Amino acid sequence: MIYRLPPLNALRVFEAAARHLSFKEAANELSITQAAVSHQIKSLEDYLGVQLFKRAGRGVQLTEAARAALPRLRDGFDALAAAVETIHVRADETDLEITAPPVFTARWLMPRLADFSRREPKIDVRVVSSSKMVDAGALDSTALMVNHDLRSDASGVEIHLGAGDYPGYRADRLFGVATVVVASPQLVKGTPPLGEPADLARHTLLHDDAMDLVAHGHAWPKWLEVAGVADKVDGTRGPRF
DNA sequence: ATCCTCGGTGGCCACAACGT
DNA sequence: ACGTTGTGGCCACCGAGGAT
Repeated sequence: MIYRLPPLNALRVFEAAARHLSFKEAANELSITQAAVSHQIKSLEDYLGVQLFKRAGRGVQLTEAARAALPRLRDGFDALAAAVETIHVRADETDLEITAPPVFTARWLMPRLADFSRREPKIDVRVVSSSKMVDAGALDSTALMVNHDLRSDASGVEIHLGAGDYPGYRADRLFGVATVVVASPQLVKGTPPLGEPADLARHTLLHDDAMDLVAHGHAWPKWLEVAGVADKVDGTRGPRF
């Protein structure tokens, strides 16, 4: 939309002069000279082709045209002021950057973001996918942990696979992770069928570093211990990823 | 009636921003 | 570099109103 408007400064001067009913007072308010006010009003009247003030001796009076236009002009300036204030507030708003593993982002975070944005519309959320892991210090639980970086000015939350305390961070447990064995012995030609947990002794064990971290160390030995075959199967052998 | 003060007007100029 | 345009200051002037 194209707005056909006179110079906004002339409108601003007109509003001040109309409010004070004095060019001099308007000039004082706007920190310009009275002559400048007179020029602005004159240029506005020339632009509009309408007289805005009745010059009657000392002082000025609004014409009917000016009196009719003034309320809507003030509404317009109020709207402009509100819009500028909105820009300032918007600039002061805090962005929130969430760093999280891709799987966590897709399955847990994204379904909840829409609701969060509805409740906190002023917070601009940015999601950064990251697969980096956090080395656990004192491991005390199997969990996904939220780390609030308390050591920087960044408004950010990092979500990592990990457990325990991290110096300089605050960590909150979101939920635990269940470890499930996935085996496909038929894919390896010549290997016997997999029937009992102890049969894993004749198969290659694949290690996922992420799962090992979640499991407080190596996931396979823990699973084999729960299955009661830790003494029959070496859970540390096999390639790592 | 005269003088003074106040406030608006108009001409002129300087300056900055912008387009050519 | 030059011209145009917008903005605003300076200054002289004018008219109205109040004081004497």
